[in-house]
Amino acid sequence: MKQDSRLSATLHVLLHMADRGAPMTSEELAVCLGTNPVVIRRTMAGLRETGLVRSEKGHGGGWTLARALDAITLGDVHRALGEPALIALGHRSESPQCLVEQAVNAALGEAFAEAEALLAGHFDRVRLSDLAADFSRRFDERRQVHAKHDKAL
Amino acid sequence: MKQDSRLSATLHVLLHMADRGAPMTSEELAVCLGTNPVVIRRTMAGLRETGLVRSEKGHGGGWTLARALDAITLGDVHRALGEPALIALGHRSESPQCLVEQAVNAALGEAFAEAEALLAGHFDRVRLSDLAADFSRRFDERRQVHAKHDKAL
DNA sequence: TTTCATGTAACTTTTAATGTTACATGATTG
DNA sequence: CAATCATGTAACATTAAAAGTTACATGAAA
Repeated sequence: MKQDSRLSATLHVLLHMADRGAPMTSEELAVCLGTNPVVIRRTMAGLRETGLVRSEKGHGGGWTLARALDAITLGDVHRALGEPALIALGHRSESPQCLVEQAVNAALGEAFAEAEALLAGHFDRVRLSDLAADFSRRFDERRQVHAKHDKAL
Repeated sequence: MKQDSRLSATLHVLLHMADRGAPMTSEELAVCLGTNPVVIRRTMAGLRETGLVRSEKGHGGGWTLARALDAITLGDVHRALGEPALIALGHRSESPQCLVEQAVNAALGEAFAEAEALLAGHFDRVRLSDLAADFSRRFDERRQVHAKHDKAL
């Protein structure tokens, strides 16, 4: 199953934008992700419509966050991406004649809905500011390791 | 995102096999699913190795359940299929250098693991006999509707 | 007016599931 | 034993969605 990494990529990009504080071009963001600028524009287009980011053309232009990090949840981003499916498994047919398949769909559908609700709920509770805080923690941790290393020399 | 319907298809097939009570050929099972016999053989090969089904060649041959319906969970079937991914979303890179991406992976990974555990747990608690019971309920329901209809004529 | 950046259409590539064809192997039946 | 039936499997083709690419239009700033 080919996995959809748009949410992951978008979160990555949004955090870099917040970290920068100034507009970032699609080109710069594409380098962050190791991808193509057009992929960035395509992905960000949905976020702009939802009011999560803004774009500016011309010199000094690029992408900026339209809201504070603590005003954007993972759920907001997921919805802005068009709510791609969370569960990798599916039914063979949505409204089957066969009673056996109906029973299978009912059992699986219930399980899928449960997991999807859990995940969606989690997404709605986590804010980009939470990720940014975790990033800062990792950053400080690395700095301490480096300081220790420098001292040892 | 293209969804994986092998679990759904396999459950469907296993219930039909149980319902029949005699060996069913790949051809017959393929008709149930509206697919190709080779797809059936390919899918069932894994289940045979795990001891969920048996296959017999030649006249009167075909596929049979190797265990009772209440001795097979959805989890057993999922594992026999090679444990395909349950979550449709993924990371861009598994062990990124970038601290931002590490923070993203950590946050998403936790959410994914939670949902996956919930789904896997659900699968381990549901048996094929539960689905068969639901099928029987649907079957009786339909019979009653038909009886009522016949009476009305 | 040149340069930089987004906006977007159209296309190719990639990947995994799914479907198909062809043929070998083994079991049953007459 | 030979014909038939069924699985076993390799080697393809097809499909669908993400991802990547190319080309060019649009608009803003220097």
